[in-house]
Amino acid sequence: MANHERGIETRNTLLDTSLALFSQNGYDATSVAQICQDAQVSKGAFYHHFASKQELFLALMDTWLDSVVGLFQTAGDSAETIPEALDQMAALSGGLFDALEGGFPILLEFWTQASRHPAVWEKAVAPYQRFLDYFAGMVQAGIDEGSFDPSVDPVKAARTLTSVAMGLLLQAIFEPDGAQWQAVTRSGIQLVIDGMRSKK
Amino acid sequence: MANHERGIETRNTLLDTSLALFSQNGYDATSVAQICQDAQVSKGAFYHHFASKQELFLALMDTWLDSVVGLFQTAGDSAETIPEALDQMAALSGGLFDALEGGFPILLEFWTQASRHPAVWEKAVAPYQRFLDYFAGMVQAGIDEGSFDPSVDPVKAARTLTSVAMGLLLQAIFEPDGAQWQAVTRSGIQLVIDGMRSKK
DNA sequence: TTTTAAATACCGACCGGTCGGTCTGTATTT
DNA sequence: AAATACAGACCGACCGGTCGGTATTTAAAA
Repeated sequence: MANHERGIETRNTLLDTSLALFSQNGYDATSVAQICQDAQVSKGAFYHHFASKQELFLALMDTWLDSVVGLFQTAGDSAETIPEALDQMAALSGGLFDALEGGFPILLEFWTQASRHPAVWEKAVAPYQRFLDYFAGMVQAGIDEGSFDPSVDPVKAARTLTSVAMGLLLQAIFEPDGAQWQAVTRSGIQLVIDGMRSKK
Repeated sequence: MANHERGIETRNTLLDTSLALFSQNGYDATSVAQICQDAQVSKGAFYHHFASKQELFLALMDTWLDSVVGLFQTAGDSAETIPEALDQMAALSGGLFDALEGGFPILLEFWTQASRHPAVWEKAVAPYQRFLDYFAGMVQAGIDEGSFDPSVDPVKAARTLTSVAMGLLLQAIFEPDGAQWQAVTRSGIQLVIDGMRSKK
């Protein structure tokens, strides 16, 4: 195997291992030594690939956010109306619970780190803002097509939509087996959709 | 001043100081030495009042949860219908943003700690479960009084209601000045309420 | 009322251990 | 020979927690 490929593999192993450890124990409680041990990699290798623990975290965030954004990319394509498209996305967002099995608590870690470290924060705002804008656009489109009531504020509605998703995510982290999260998510979003429906 | 009172004052100083520090830097990143320094208290005093750093955190959680539950205690009393009562609670929940000024990021800390340490988790489930049950009861009452559609699942709706509140709280921590959180919360809850309304 | 012993509140030097990060070297590839 | 990819001993800073000692209060005994 080429030297270069070997390096990439080591890097990915480090990324995978640290994702698992950060999810389980949190950023601070996870030591670099622990990551190296679990990944069967020396400390020298670690610092060859990442300048610091922080930087590894940032890289982890990058790849994770990309994968989540990618999952949403194709959602709602086949829907004919906006409410239908939103429902499809809710169903998919529920699917996230399965797809990213065990990789969810890391979201909490991203959040806390972002709320405290500007460098992390800046990496997180962009995709978050994109989501918000995207949803606001969908709500506006729903109003335009007559599905939603004109009195609905698209920006506030977008906040509410993301809140439901995030709030349920949080509850799911807290109580992994507390409910059928996929079904609850879908019905929750449905409730908000119904709340926006045209009151003719 | 009596010795006893002096002790209580020291304890409270420790509690206040650690609340601020945990909120700002997180549990792990806050050292006992730092807490003591900020509180102008010796380490001996610290360990006289608390058996460990963990125990201080638990005590902090106790008082914080009590104060939040207390804030909600009297909400929705003067309302005549369930939707009105819910709206009043939403307005009040929005007021939390002001009332617990700066003391919100600690919620994130409670959440992460709870998701990882059983001792913390158990302290948090009870009030959380109480909230959930309370809301489910309100939704059921709303159905009974004819305000809400019978097809609404009270338990799922309660999850959704709390999700909106929690999700917006999370967003508010992330972007303190990102929106008029009180207004957004109220309109968000209103959207869900409208979604539950009787479809006669 | 005075004496005194126990209890409470506090002090801060100190301890074993862990942490993130460095540095010197070696093996392999280019 | 230069660059890449690793190996792991090592370092100083710092961490949570301990411990022997002191000052003040309290309450019972004399």
